[in-house]
Amino acid sequence: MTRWEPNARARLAQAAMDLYREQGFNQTTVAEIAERAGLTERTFFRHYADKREVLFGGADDMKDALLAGVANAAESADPLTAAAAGFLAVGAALEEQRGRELAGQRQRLIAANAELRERELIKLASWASSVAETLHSRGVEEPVATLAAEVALAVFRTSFEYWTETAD
Amino acid sequence: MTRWEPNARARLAQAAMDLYREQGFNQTTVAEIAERAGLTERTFFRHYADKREVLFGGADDMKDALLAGVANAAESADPLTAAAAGFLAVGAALEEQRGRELAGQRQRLIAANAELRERELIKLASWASSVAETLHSRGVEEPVATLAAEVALAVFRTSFEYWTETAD
DNA sequence: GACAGTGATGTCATAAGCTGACATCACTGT
DNA sequence: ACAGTGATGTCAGCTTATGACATCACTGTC
Repeated sequence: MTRWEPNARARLAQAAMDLYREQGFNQTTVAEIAERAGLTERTFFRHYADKREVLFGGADDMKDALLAGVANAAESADPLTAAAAGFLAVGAALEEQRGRELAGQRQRLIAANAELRERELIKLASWASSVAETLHSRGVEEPVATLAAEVALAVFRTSFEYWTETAD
Repeated sequence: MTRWEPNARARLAQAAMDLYREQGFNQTTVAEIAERAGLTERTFFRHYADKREVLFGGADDMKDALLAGVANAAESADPLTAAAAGFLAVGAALEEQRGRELAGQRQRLIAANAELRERELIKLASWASSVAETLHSRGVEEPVATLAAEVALAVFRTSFEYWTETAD
């Protein structure tokens, strides 16, 4: 006998996503999520630093894809093109890992809640800052690196919004 | 006899700012702030929606200055120049209302705390979105309006960072 | 000049997010 | 066998935030 069901973290994420969609983010308590996942509230907080973070668990993978995309851009590419290559890689990873439908659900959840939007923004800001750093290591000087990263992010955001809005 | 000391809101803001600086944001409880201001915890939450908001009370004035700056830019100005005019107005308002020193203290507080940075970002994002809207009403079409607003914001942020870092 | 609002504040109770300390016990390697 | 490890449980507690109701100086009206 195994002492516990496996994949506690994934079960928590699934339960949270379902409940947030069923009742809304604010109306869902961590206790409910834990219960549906067959765990305790305390264990939820061992896997996710807070109630919001459960929706951003995959962000690290995306960041990896993003930076790899920038780093692997043709050496001849200008800064903006290199940054854009990173965000294109994110788009590909998104479509592959989550599918348009799931990404759309998640995005609608975030859009509907101010706290979640805050968290989203800080993740994106950290992306921009990492992209700028990667550009810098490609030889792009400041402030061009930061500006290229921010512009690419702005374009990505606009496109992504369109992409999710037309998902269903 | 007046029943209560006047300027409760300002007293709360002052007490909060002082305590955040003395002990850090996380180490300060709302009860402490209220006590120092000679009020109760409940009253704090009547004036400020949450513990963070007390640091962003003046943001509405800034937003007004920002949008006025965009709206009043020369009619012949291109989108980016108009957006930049808005952020220049913010800079002027900042210097005038708070002074470089106070703005610097506030900014260092925000930089030191993730929750505060989240709140800052969402305020700035709402600025960008309002600037885009104002540009739109000047006849600038999407996605140029949004992009101009985002770029101007990125430049502003970079400059502002430098400005506060050299404040003392 | 009494008197009925009004509005800022106080008081109390409670939900919910989060954290520290310690207990449990299947599993792992020796 | 047996000690150690690590994921989870249990419990106690702090803090943020909100709703419901009470208080009472002030304001205007008759």
